[in-house]
Amino acid sequence: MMRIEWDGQQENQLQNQREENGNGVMYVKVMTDEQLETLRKQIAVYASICEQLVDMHKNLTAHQDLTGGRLGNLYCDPLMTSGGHKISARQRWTPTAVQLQILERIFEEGTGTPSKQKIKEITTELSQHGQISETNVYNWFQNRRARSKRKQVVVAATSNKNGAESEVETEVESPKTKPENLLLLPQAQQAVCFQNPAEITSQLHFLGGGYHHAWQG
Amino acid sequence: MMRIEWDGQQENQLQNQREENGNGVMYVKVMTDEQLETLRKQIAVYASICEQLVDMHKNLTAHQDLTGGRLGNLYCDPLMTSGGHKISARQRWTPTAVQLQILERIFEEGTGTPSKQKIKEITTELSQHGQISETNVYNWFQNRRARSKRKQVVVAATSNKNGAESEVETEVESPKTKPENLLLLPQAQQAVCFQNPAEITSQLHFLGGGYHHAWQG
DNA sequence: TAGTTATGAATGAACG
DNA sequence: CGTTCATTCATAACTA
Repeated sequence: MMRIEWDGQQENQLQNQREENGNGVMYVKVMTDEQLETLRKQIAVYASICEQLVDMHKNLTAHQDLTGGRLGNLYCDPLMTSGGHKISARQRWTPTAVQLQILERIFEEGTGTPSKQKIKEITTELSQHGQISETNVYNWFQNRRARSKRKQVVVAATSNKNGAESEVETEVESPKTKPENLLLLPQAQQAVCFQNPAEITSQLHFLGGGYHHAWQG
Repeated sequence: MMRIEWDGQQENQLQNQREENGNGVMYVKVMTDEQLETLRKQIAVYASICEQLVDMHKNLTAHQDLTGGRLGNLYCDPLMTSGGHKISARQRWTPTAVQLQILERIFEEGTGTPSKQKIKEITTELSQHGQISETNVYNWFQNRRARSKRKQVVVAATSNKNGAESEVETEVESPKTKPENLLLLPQAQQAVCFQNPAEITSQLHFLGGGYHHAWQG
């Protein structure tokens, strides 16, 4: 097993907390916001460095390249400021059944894109049924509209589908591209020993998976 | 100093601790020693990768080839398939980390909308780091400005009820954070306090993401 | 518990 | 410029 030794004592900085989980007792570490913040910064720095290096590397080594090398759009963590606490524990909003129902209803009324004011109202109403923000509402409508439209296209395109599926989602109206995510690798969360750019790229993908921009709170 | 060795691979799954707070559910993360260890490994891997990249870079710094090997984003010429069938492989530009950094830096200097001339210069500079066009630069600034104009924060529960509150993302921004001097990173051995709440969990390919909402209320 | 699908969110580009 | 669209990424939810 890989093992790491640190000469630091962060270990001691973490609080041990006793937890009962039904199956017994277990001790877990709880971190302070400050600690979390530090960690995040550290990681962000590493990620950036890696990205830069890879980039540099790519520029140096010619480019017989990977047309689809999606490598990432990595972005430094914004390092949220303020000592306050913010440990958000939310990954992403998930509408409750009620909220969804309401949203769908509104959507069907076809009033197009809700105005800002409208969104505010909707948000207010939905907040009665669970956590939600205006942004969530906005995004929801954006996605709903976009996907509803796309669906039609797909339906139209899927008139003949038989033996060959490599043809499935061809043009129709969007001469668009065939996904060429050649490098869409499975997260490579393991060894780190590569000999060539390609491998690094892969690793980096895992490293810099996120690209959340952010600056602005 | 930090030392790394390994022979296996990790897996990190933090325990989700579900908490109901009236308005919804929230997941809180707590860590076990094992998980902590995993995190350390992750970071160690990061460090290791950086080292390797640096080495590699040293070995390649021989021939500067700045042809901008940014691949995936450039418009692949419409390729002609066997039958003369044209498949446009258009793909939108995706700034590389380096480009982003530069752009952000310039943006921060607050010189407002770059003049045409300025854009040309920027484009030239950025082209050293990958495929890019003046239009890309222009759009980027347009979007950046528009989106930063946000003010968000209003969020959800306008009048939340019952003790449960909207956990907004209030964070405000700091006009200038983010490690830019990326190349002088803190040493890997420097203590790092672990873990970010939930985000990192999922992003464990991390880059701890800060959240960001582009939409302005 | 791994693979798939549905969908929230991020963002380059385009529109009026 | 402010908004909106289109596309893609990441992940919650689902399924085998």
